[in-house]
Amino acid sequence: MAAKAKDETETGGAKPKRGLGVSTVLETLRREILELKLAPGSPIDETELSQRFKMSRTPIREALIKLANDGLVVTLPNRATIVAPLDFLELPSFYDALTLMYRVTTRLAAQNRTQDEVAVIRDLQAQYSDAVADKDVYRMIEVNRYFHSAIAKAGKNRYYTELFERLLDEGRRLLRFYYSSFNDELPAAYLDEHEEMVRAIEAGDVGAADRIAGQHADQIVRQIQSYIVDDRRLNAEISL
Amino acid sequence: MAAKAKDETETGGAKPKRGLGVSTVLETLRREILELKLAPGSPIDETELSQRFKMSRTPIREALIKLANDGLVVTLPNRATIVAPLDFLELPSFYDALTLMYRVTTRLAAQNRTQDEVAVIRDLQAQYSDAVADKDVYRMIEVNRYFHSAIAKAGKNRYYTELFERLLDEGRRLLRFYYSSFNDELPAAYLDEHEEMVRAIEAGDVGAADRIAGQHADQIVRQIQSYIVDDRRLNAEISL
DNA sequence: AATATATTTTATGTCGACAAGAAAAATTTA
DNA sequence: TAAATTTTTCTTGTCGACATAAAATATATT
Repeated sequence: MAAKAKDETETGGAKPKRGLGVSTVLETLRREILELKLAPGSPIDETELSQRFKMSRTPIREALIKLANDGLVVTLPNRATIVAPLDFLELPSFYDALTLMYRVTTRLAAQNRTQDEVAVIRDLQAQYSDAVADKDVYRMIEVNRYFHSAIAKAGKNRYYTELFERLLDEGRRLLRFYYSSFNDELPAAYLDEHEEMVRAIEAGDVGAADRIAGQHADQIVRQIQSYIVDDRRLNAEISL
Repeated sequence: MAAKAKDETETGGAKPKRGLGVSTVLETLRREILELKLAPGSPIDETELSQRFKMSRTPIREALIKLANDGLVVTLPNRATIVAPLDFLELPSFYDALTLMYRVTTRLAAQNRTQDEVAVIRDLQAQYSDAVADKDVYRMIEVNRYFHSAIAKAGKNRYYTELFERLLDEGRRLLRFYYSSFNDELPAAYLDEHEEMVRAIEAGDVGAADRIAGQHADQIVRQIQSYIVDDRRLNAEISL
């Protein structure tokens, strides 16, 4: 069964006002899926959620449809909705798209950024730096996502931003899932690359932004791959 | 108000079986939006649709949520849902993303295509050729979308395919909307480019596929732009 | 008459209940 | 005992109704 996360606090709060019901459920479930509190592949019971959030199944259902559109859950018709599995056969496609979106969004950011946007990006970079100092890997993974998301927003192409955020979220789940023995060297490398990236964006140096983004993407892809290679969980996929 | 399309036939048909209700509404509305039977910006009334499709508002609502996720409608909280407007301030972003997706999907198709997939693509190309011969512009616009969609599928990267299909649909609306006096020269150019494209894909020539796709994208972008430039409707956007 | 306020109306957001598939359990049959 | 079949249980898909926020209309006020 799915992890219950029954210690959450939405049971105590007052019923959300008209229109907030769906977004409450949506945000809570999104977070729990991304943080793997809900295991990939585990079934989601509408009735259970309805009790947990103290609202009827209608808003629950609408939230699940939106999650399905973000690729975070999969709806099996007339059967259960499940948390989207981490399909590692699709990893090559994922790497390819992620790398391209890293490059494109960072390029565009170097072209179109405003000073305010650079400030936001710098602030997130500082938060990332703190997380590295604290050796808080989960926080690093989370802040990393918002850092790159902010860069994409500065690029101002919503088609890229939306796809990129979806890919970043998928990457967040992968990193969390496969992360076990963390290698302390890589975070430092990320930190330097982030720094270079911000400088290129601020300077409006499109070529440099592209190049660094490409390197950065390769770095992350390698990291995910290295996690996967020496992760025993893969054996679970092999029928004996 | 919205175009009613009241001569459609779903009123006569029997009630769709369990689970088909949503997809019926979804497909019908998608087609009507893409074919501009529903004008961009026009409000969508759930109750009206509920009567028209002879089903309760619940499945109607679910269909609208899915359309919103495809960018075909926009939901204004606590107020109406409207058919997504054609925002021409976002056209540069659209051109950029469309061009990139043309290139990437065609490249991947040249890498990953199977013989069966080439056959499907060729068949669609033949249909396009027929539409050109018949000077049936609307059919050309429609078949063109499925032609490129088939190429993307042969590339086998669902992240690209999904974004590309969304962009192609947006392009379909733009072409329909701005199309007025059609220039008969361009369709022939498309036909030749399509032919070259299929050859490059079949031959597995990635470089050629990329180059031709880029040219083709530029061609289409120019076509949309030329429509817009000499379309008086633009004046409607200027406050006098 | 024009603006501001109160009232009515309309359409959305939510609800609880029923209907219909699918899975699980119980029963039958070989 | 094991497979096949029926019955039960459970969950989803759909429904009609109510609650509520926003728009439209009517009324009051300056």
